[in-house]
Amino acid sequence: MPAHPQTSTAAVVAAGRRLLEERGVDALTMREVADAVGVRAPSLYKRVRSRSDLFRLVLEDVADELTSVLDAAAMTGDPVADLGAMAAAYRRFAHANPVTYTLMMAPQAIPGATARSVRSSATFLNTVARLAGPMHALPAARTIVAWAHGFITMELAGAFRLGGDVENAWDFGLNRILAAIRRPAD
Amino acid sequence: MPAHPQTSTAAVVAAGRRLLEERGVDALTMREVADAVGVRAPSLYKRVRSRSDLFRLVLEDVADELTSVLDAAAMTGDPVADLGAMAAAYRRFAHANPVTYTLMMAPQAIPGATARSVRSSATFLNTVARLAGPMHALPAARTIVAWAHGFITMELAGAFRLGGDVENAWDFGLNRILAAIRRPAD
DNA sequence: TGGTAAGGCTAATATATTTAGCCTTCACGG
DNA sequence: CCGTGAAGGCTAAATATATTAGCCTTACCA
Repeated sequence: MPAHPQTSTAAVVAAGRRLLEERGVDALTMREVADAVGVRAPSLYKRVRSRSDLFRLVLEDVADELTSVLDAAAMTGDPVADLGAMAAAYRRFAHANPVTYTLMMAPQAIPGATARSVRSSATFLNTVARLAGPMHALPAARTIVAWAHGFITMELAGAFRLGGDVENAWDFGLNRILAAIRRPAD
Repeated sequence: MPAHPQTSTAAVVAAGRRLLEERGVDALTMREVADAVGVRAPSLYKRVRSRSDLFRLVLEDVADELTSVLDAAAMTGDPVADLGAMAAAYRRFAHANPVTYTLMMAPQAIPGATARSVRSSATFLNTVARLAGPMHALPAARTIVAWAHGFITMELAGAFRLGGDVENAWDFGLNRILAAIRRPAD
């Protein structure tokens, strides 16, 4: 009955991403994805090599979107303001995509996707360099990213259980770290 | 033929942990675990409720060990030295158990295991309080843990690809953050 | 108008987890 | 002694999944 396309790789990836985010990693079965795009499971193999390949494509999609979000966040030219905005955008993205964000940053996931979102953000490194000086730009950038990623991961994991104000902890950490990273004398 | 025990829950968990760490998450099958402890797969259900229950038990085991390691690391009484030692011990543990460490900290994993390792470390919070003052102890502790966890995760994920000295970035981050967290006036 | 390739489909294969139900051994009370 | 019951194995079977094989239809194009 079917002639040419009834779906597309992009639709398959989008369905997989939605499924992953809304119903978790175990719900990403070929059967569910196929249902979502309106074909039978074996037909998906005309679009993706395998389930793990679909996984990879979904996470790359997420990484690409994160990169865009970050690149669009630095606007003012003031390094402290811009880094704050990028960190906030980063956190907002993770909150909007908790499952896929976490998976994207996990080791087994994609060799490359983690680095991808960061590496491609030359904007970020430049902004850090303006704050920390070129000598310390790389370790300073690593400090900020590590903190932000760690904070968000723990937050999403529900690891902050001792009460207190999590927003306050975010602001505290961001302010202290940016201050600590500023180059001593200029 | 068999009468009483041929294995034990502890042995099953230990085998699962070894398998997970050495061969990755896909290798943790009931069949492999059963082979490792010398029984057939269905017999494992006399020990654990399900595969995901075994998963949970393995990660709890890892979390408990991490807690012990951290509690043992603070020795000198000087908060900066002690926090540095705890951070180093934390990182060393993660390097020795990369797969299970990462899984333990992942959201879907165990509601509780993430918090567990941190919450049970009252030692850590006390040490931070001595450095940051009681007002800021909680956000300061969250800043340190977030940074350390984020750094280690990215490091294990191979996210630090822009060259540079990763050891140097660790020392840089630790020193700057500890300095930034110290209470302004005392 | 007929060949061809894209893109569906069903059927079959292989591997997982998990449940059902059986069988043997041991400890222990009569 | 012996018989009984529970612990803890086992095999067989049910269910779910990814994946492969091979077929069939449609649209395009020479």
